[in-house]
This record gives sequence, C-alpha cells and structure tokens, in this order.
Amino acid sequence: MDEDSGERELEHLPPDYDGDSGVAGGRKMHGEDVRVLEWVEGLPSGDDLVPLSQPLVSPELASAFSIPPPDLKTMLDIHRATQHTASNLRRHQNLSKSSSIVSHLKPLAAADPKDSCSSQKSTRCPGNDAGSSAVETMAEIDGDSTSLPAENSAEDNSGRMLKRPRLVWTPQLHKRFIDVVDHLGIKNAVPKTIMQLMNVDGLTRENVASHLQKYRLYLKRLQGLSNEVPSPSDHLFASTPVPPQSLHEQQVMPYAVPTLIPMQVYSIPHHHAHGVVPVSNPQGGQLYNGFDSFQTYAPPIDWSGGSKFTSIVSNPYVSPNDTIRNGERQKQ
DNA sequence: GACTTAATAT
DNA sequence: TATATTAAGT
Repeated sequence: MDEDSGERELEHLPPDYDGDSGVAGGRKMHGEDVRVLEWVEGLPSGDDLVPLSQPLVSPELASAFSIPPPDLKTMLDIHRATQHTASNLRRHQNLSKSSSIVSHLKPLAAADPKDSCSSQKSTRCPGNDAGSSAVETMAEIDGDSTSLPAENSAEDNSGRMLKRPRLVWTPQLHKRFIDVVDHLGIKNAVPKTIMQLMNVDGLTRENVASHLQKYRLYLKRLQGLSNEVPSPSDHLFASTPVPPQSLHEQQVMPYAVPTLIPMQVYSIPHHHAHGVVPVSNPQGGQLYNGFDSFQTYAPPIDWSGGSKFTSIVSNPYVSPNDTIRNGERQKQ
C-alpha cells in the first residue's frame, strides 16, 4: 500500500534530495545536513510567502473536499492570540512559585519550567498541571472554529467519523519540535508543553508524544555509540542542523512565548486522495502529497518575544569524544 | 488526565 | 522497514 510512499514524498523535495541515501556507509560529517539546509534554503523567502490572512488551501480545492473555509487570520488576530498566550502563561507563572530569575523577565517571557519544578525529581511537575488548566488549547487561543479537535478523529459534514491523516514529520516541523525541546530542556519537555509551544494547529499531544519517544530513543542511541556513524534510520533527527542541546537536561533559560504562526491541519477523506495535485503553502500549513498524508510546513519559531536572557548553561556543544551520562557531559 | 514504554498497524 | 499510532501500566 505504501510501498512507494517514499518516492512520492520525494516528489516534493529538490531533485538532489535523497531521503534514503546510504548514510550508513559513510555519513560524512555534514553532508546530510548540508542537503537539508539546501532544501530549506530552496524554500521561498519571507517576501515570497503568502500572507497569513490568505487561506492555506485554495478555495476550489477546499470546496472540492468540503473543507469549511478557515478563519482568515489578520496580523491583529495573531497579535491578539500572542497576547492571549502570554497572559495565560503569565497566569501560570503566578500560580507557581516565582523566582528571582523570572521576576526579571519582560512581560512576554513565560514561566521557567525548571524553577517551577525545581523540587521535583520526577519529570512530572505540579506546575505543569496548574498550567494545563490555565493554558487553553491552541484552537481556543486562535479562536479558530475550523481547527480539528485535538482528537484522532473528527466528524465530516455528514456525521461520519474521519480518521485523522497520518502526520509526516517534515524537517521543518521537526525543527520546530527541536526548538521547543531545546528551549524547555529535555527534562521539562513533555508532550503537552511541547505541543503548546510548538503552536501547530491540529497537532495533537499524541503526535508529539510519539515523536518525543522516537527522539528520546535517538538520543539514547546517540549516547550509546558516541563515535559510531549514525544509523540511517536517524535521518530526520540527524538532519537537525545543530547538535541537540536536548542532551543536556536543563536549559536554565526561561522559555519565550513564540510568535504565533498557527498552521492548520485539514482532514481530507482518504478516498478523495488519489490524483490530487499537491497544494503547497510554505508559510505554514500543509503540503498535501496527494495520497494519505500531509507534510507540514512550519516557519521557524521566533523566540525573540521574550528570550532576552542568555542561557546560563555553558556551550552545550558536545564533542564526539565526550559521552553523556544522565544528561551530564563527561570529558574523556 | 498526563506521562512513559512497549506493542501494533500502516 | 520506518515510523505513526495505540494500549497498558504508573
């Protein structure tokens, strides 16, 4: 059924992009990274991007699939949503114990997850629970009635239950994931928080949990064999342009509220899938690959909103000769 | 209800 | 086969 799905995905990649190239044999230090970067560079510049206020799927296609018209986002909407997020996160911050660090933050900066959990040795953090009640879902924040619910199914307009299409973790989406995980620190990076900060409309906690699981396994492998060539299966993760800071447990940096550039996931009935011309909107949104899944394009998160703090953590770069144990770098 | 881990499905 | 999704246990 999906025997050639890889080939299909490649249709949307530059001609020289070989997603399944034999990295196993000899992954030259950055060959893969360079290619991904080239691909990313190939995307339209900011000037070429379609404004957020325009629909992500053409009206014709939307109507063909009975997709209700999305709420058009204006810059005012985005600003309002950002303010909303910020104020909710501030409320969250006020609920948990405030710290001297956080008290210096500019209004847009959010709670320091480490601080609010500092006495917890497990990754479960009461602060997070308090936050989850204070922070609303992205759909609510966006005021977006066309967003899919954060469930794995939705009803179409005739009341049938539709299966949410399988999410494809594109390099862009993964980059956004990594950005968030790195900002949270691997210890504080739990699915719900990641999902909220990623701010991808339609992305579910389950999507994130699954990807996080995979990412943790990748990090574990990375620790296990520090000098080995990365597994070919780590293609996506290894394509992350920077050494994952996630290897370090805590990023003692309060995370910023990312600029809200929501993306929407459209659920298109599978039987409609064949032969559809891909729709692309790199500004954020979905690239429908014409079959049974979507590729999600996400512009990088703009952390500038509140990240006025420089990290207290020293250079997280991990040299190939170092090993990581329990999140601590061990010099050799 | 959220999280992690393991198993299963595609 | 890779990886997204679901299930089970905490």
